[in-house]
Order: sequence, then structure tokens, then C-alpha cells
Amino acid sequence: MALRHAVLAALLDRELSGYQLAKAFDLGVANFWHALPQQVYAELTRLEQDGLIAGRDVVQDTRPTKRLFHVTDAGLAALDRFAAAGSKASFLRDDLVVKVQAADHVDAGPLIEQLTERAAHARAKLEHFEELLRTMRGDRTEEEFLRHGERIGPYLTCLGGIAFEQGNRDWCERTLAVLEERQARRARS
Amino acid sequence: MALRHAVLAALLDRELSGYQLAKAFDLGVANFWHALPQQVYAELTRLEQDGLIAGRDVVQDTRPTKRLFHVTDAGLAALDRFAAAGSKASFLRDDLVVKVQAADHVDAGPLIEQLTERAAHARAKLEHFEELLRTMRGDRTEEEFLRHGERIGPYLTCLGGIAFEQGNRDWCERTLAVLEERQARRARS
DNA sequence: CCGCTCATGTAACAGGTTACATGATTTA
DNA sequence: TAAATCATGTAACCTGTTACATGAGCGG
Repeated sequence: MALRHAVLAALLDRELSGYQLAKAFDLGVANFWHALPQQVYAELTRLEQDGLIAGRDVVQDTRPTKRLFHVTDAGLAALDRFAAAGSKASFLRDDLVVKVQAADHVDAGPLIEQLTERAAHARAKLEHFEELLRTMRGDRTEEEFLRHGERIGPYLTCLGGIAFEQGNRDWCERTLAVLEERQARRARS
Repeated sequence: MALRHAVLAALLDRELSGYQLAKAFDLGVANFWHALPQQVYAELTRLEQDGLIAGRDVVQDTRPTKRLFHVTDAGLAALDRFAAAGSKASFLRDDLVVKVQAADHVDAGPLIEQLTERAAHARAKLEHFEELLRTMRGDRTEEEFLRHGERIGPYLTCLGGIAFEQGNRDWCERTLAVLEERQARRARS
């Protein structure tokens, strides 16, 4: 039941439509969770039924009518209970890691390709996150912002995304270097 | 269909029983994937039916009879196809991150507790992984081992685990520092 | 006029989690 | 004698993914 609380957390800052939320969860914008649009819409329906969020229709002239949601007091209480309850460790679950585990028994070519892609993707996300951080803290320094800012949650999760992607990038680069060196050596012999 | 290939990858090094595999996937030993015992047993059944692994019964006098599995040629071919196919980026999906996203709206006490736990867990895993690396490379240096070792896949995934857990640990410590400083300041005022 | 964005879903399926079951042997 | 380890599963459930559907406006 974590998507539920991820949606609540995403609605803390401002009212959002299902569409906006779906985009945020589909791409890496809401870097703290990932979900497909279908899941988001379904979860919004359930959340409203349970009274944890409330929606209001906003009629637009050129665009279709949308429904903006906000967190209710009951929703806030649910979030608080969720935050207080224990959570188990999260695991790394990544196809590419499985492939590297089998690296000695499979063709290294595609592996190198995928690791290169992944490293590039990690670098792109890092840039994006850094940009987000700059926007959030404005003209304040990071220390200043984290000490006195009144909404630091998204900043901290963004730092989490950066830590994750740095690990990703560094590992990809290291693994690439090893696999490429071995492949080059095999080609020479 | 990644558990399938994770099991194949785990069986590359040596024959294992369902029980041994289950333990490896349940705890963090097989640091490249996580799965519950029930999943592992079910997957082994399917893999054997599909001819990607083969098992032999080993009768023991004191212990129950166990079944040791090894990868077949068909299994190896399947792994190779899997490694060549594209894989999408993996996402960070972690309850604790959702909680931190909501940090400004929920009680910081439990958050601090959970972050402390998580940091300790990350440190423990790091030590465990470092130990594993030392065992795998023996008296060789890392460079030496990665250049000339004949089974480097597990070493590389272990490096991945280390990169992941370092990110985890650093982020937990940073977030802890911020939340604790803010909580202390609130208490004083 | 074709594809993209806005806006919202349904249905079927695959994969992961929780709960439960069995039974012998070794260790504290 | 109670708990942990070895050894293997079944059944129900929850969550996530893939495929498909609808319809209006806007930009090239």
C-alpha cells in the first residue's frame, strides 16, 4: 500500500489532476516513486472513496474538464500513521545486474551497450535532479535552505535520487571499463 | 520474467538445492536479486519443466533428500538471449523515501528512528560485501582479479551492491543530520 | 491531415507477498 | 523441551504491467 501514500505525499504541496500526477509518476519527475497512469487513476478513485483525498471539477474552455485533488485531514492522518509504521529494507531489483552476474557466460557486446545507455541515463537524471535542487533552494545555500526552508521533504528525496543515480553511474562506468578491457584483450588474442 | 534468469545466473557457479537458493535469494547473500522461498521453488519447477535446468536427487542419511539443480545448454542459451534483449531503467521504490517526501507534514520521531536503522543496515551490508569481495579475489588485487579472473560476474554485482548501499548510507546520514538539527531547534523554541 | 498533448479510464495478465502446512534433526 | 535448521511446497491475495479505448484541440 505504498503507491497510496506516495500519491498522498505528492498532493501535499499543491492540488493536482490525475493527469498531472500520472505524468509525474510515469517519468522521473516525482523521483521518489514510479507508477503508470492506470495505477494512478485507480488509486485516486480508491483514495477519494476512502475520504483521504477530495476532488473538485475544474471546467476549462479549450481543454477537457479536469479534476483537481487535495489531501483531507483523514488523508494527513493516514500519512502520519504510515510514516510511523515500520518499513522493511528495499532491495535492488534490476535486470541489468542479473545480466552482469552472468557476464562470464554471455555475450559481452550487448552488456556493454546496455551499461553505456544506463550510464548516460544516470547522468541525465543527475543533471535533472541538480536543476531541481537549484530551483527549490532558490538563492539560498543548501545548508541555509535545509535549516530554515518550510518544505524540505522534496529536496531530501531529490538528494536521495542523486545518491542513487551517482551509485548507478559510477558502477556502470566501472563495470564498463572492466568488460571493455577484457573484450579488447580477447579480440587481440 | 527476471527471477527466472536470476535463478539461472545463480546456478552458473555450482549446483544448488532449492533450499540453498531460497536462502541466498531471501537474505542478501545473492545481492543481485531478492525473492521469497516460495517463488524460488515455484520457479525451479517451471525451469525444470522447460528444460532450462536439470535436477538430481541427493539422498542424505540424517537430512531429508534434497534436489540439486544445474543449468542445461538450453538454459545457457536462454540466459544469453535475456542478456542480449533490452532492459528498461530500474526505479527506486522505497517506503522510507515516500515518508521523507512527507517529512514536513508528519512526526519526525519515527522517521529519525527508521533512518538510523536503515543507515546501520546499510553499513552492515557494506561490511558483508567487502568481506565477500576479499574472499572472491583472494590474494590478488582487485585490478589483477578483474583483469584475469575467470569468474568476475559475481564480483561486479557485489561492487554494484556496494555502490547502492553507500548511496543509501550517505543519504540516510545526511537526511538524519538535517531532521535531527531541525527537531532539536524546534524543541528549544 | 498526422501526430502530440490533455484527460480519463477498463480488462487481462504477470509477478510478488502473506499465510499456512509438514516433518525430521541438531543446537541451546 | 523449545527453537533453529534442513527441505519442500500450496493457496489466496495484492500490486504492477501490458494492451486497449475514447475524444477534443493544437502545432507542423
